[in-house]
Amino acid sequence: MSRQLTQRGEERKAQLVAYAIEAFARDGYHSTSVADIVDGVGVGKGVFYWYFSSKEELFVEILRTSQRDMRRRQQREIHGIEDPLERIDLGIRAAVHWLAENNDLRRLIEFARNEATFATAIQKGQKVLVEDARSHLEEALAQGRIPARDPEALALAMLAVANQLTHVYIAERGEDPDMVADLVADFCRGGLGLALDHS
Amino acid sequence: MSRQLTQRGEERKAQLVAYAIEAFARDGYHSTSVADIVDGVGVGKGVFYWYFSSKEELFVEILRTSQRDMRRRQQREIHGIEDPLERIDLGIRAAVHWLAENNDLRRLIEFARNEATFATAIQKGQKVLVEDARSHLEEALAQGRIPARDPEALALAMLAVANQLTHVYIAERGEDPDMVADLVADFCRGGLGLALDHS
DNA sequence: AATCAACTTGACCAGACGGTCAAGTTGATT
DNA sequence: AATCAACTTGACCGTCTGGTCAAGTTGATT
Repeated sequence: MSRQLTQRGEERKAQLVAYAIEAFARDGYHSTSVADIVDGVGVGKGVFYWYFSSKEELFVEILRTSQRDMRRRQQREIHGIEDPLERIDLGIRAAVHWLAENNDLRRLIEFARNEATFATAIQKGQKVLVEDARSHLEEALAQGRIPARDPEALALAMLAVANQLTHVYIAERGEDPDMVADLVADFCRGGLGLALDHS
Repeated sequence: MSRQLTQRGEERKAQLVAYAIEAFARDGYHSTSVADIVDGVGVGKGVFYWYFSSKEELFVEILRTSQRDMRRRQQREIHGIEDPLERIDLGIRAAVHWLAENNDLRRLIEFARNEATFATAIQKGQKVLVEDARSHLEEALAQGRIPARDPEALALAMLAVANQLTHVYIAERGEDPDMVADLVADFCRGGLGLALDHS
């Protein structure tokens, strides 16, 4: 879309995005109509199409900014850390915490992964995360600290564990994010071929 | 639904299910209308509602039989194996192979996981798989062969790795299922706290 | 006060959807 | 040949959908 927005416009748009995220996560993308969204915000239907050219475009925008936000958090947490394995550990924890704090967005990303229309948008964002992890893994590999195995596969596996355990333990059961981060980090350390830390 | 079906009826129903699986996996559940399904099979719309009371019911039936089928395969593969860790290893491999051979069903299960309407049906089936894995893990734990950690979390993590790597490596890239099974089994063995087998 | 881009309204549209049903066909059983 | 449950047809229905648009409002700028 891309329009020249006043402050009022920016606020309205943010309002629509916020309500849409909530509704999509609660009722699902398909079950949430544009009418639902504008009714929820309390505006006319035309407002929606002033800010977005379609329901699909809105959703893609939500996905893009979400993935960007998660990566930003990960980068912030590992900034300045020398040890590649520590970067991975902190990256995993950052991911779990972001997923825990943004459960709505986690659901939307998970949904989008399995929808042909949005799969490519998701893959683009995921590729970035996997590349990040891959570079740390390769550094650790070069240092001879983990056994040689396809770094991409390892990165994907770690992402999957983080997603799944966050889903079940935090979203479904409301467990403590720190405890889940430990769980995920533990499993992944082992999966990478490192001895378990029993300290 | 549950009707008294003749052989002709059973065949027609199987025809509808087969086409629906294909269409759901290709175009998505929401984008596939009942009209699409009956057109694809080449019958009138009433036929669909003779065999199923709704589109939703058909989908749930597909999910149930899929999950049952996957478990059956797993049980068959590990039947008679004494060593709990070997049962886990073989169970992982059976899962990967089943997912690889039933890519359409893998997509549908993955989709259903994130849809409120079908999440409970999925959880019921997943619970069974997790219980199976949990019992093997507890046996290994009692034998002191793996470090003590929540067996359920371990089971969930293994399932997630199997799903994710199968998705990326087999469904997206067409890699060899045996190679992927190795990848998954390796990562999981490490995740369980076992040393890597470098033989 | 005039102007104009930004913003808002809500009736309206064409098409698709899940589901119904009265009517007709098939084929095994008696 | 008569019967009847199993099966099939496709027109039809009410509802909802994403999206349009002519008309009107707001508020900063000149």
